[in-house]
Amino acid sequence: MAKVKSLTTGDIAEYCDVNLRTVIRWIDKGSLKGYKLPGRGNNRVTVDNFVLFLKQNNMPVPPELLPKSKTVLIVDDDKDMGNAIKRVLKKDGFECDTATNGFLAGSKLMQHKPSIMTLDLTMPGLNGFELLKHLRAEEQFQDLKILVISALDQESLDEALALGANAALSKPFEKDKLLSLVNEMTQ
Amino acid sequence: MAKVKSLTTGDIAEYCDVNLRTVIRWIDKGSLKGYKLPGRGNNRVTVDNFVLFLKQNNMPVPPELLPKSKTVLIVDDDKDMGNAIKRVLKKDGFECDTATNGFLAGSKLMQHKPSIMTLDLTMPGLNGFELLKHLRAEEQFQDLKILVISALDQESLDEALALGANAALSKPFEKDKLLSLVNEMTQ
DNA sequence: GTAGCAAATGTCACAAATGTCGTGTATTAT
DNA sequence: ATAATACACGACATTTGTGACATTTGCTAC
Repeated sequence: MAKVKSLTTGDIAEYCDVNLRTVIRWIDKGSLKGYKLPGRGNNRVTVDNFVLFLKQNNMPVPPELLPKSKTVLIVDDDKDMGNAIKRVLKKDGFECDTATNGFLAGSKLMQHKPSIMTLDLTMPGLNGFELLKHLRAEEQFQDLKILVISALDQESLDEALALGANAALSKPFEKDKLLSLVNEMTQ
Repeated sequence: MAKVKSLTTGDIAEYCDVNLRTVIRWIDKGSLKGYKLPGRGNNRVTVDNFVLFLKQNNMPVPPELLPKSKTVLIVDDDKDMGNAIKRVLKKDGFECDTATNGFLAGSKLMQHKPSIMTLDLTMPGLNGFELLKHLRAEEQFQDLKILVISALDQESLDEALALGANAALSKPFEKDKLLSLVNEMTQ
């Protein structure tokens, strides 16, 4: 049972501490999106849909269902800067992945589904503010924690925060500050 | 694992997150159409039949199984140009997706796994040559057909071809030429 | 407070579907 | 060739869907 892609009504009943019969009613009514197996119509619900359902109803989400990976995607066109960030985070046990341009950022984000992303606001051909806006508009990235790391002024950092960044750090940064911010995001 | 034409019960069990025994029962009962190998009657199911089965039961279809032969990702920072290409291809029955920057290109490439990509060589912050080199170095993109569409000179187009592009088209292009090149790639 | 009421949820029993296990055999990898 | 893996199948265990009915919950009015 290492990787769980879908849940049965029984699983959900247990997670929600609710009767199995009730889970079936939720699904039938459409408030919880699921699908039926061909046999007798046994229900299955994808983990994603279940988590979505929990959030929509302000119900607690079991931590094991969240992509709890300690993977960080470091987006910075400056390789040295990226490696510096990587070195700090790796020492603290984070799995790190770096992207030096928009294409790599996009593909690695989709492929590895990291839970945290550090983002340089100013990269050639990739406007960090636009990217923030885009990510925050997409359902699938609502849980992605974004730490903006930029040499821009405080005003720009504030704007990034307003656009949905979870935290902002000015360059150059202190290692400890970086670590504490990233660690905060894992919770 | 580049091309999958048929699936075993084990494959399907994994896709559906269901027990292998159950898959065999589905096949025996006829709700999932399959055929048996001569040996001991091991089951095989064509991808088409499996996808059909999934759709009939409103079950999620893994994107990599969808007949993606006619999906095109159009990468061009010029929106008008992208739409022009899209219009031509759509009229010919292609499913089109556009990306105007590197990030979108990367994420859409990973998400939709198109079989064909048109690529503008000169985009701000995204070097088309570098991208070609990168894609051709990755196992998962060996089957991706890449059509370079660029206003650069013939020498540059040749260089792109040398780097792994399947075809190159100079801007401005003739519709018919575009169509014939893309159609060639679907085979 | 509580009485009343409607909606949601829980309980129960049974049949059907799915999961588990072990064994033997084909298929694949070395 | 041989070893390792994947598969089919039977028998049995467990889970699940359903309907009917009981109980709880949330709310309103008194």
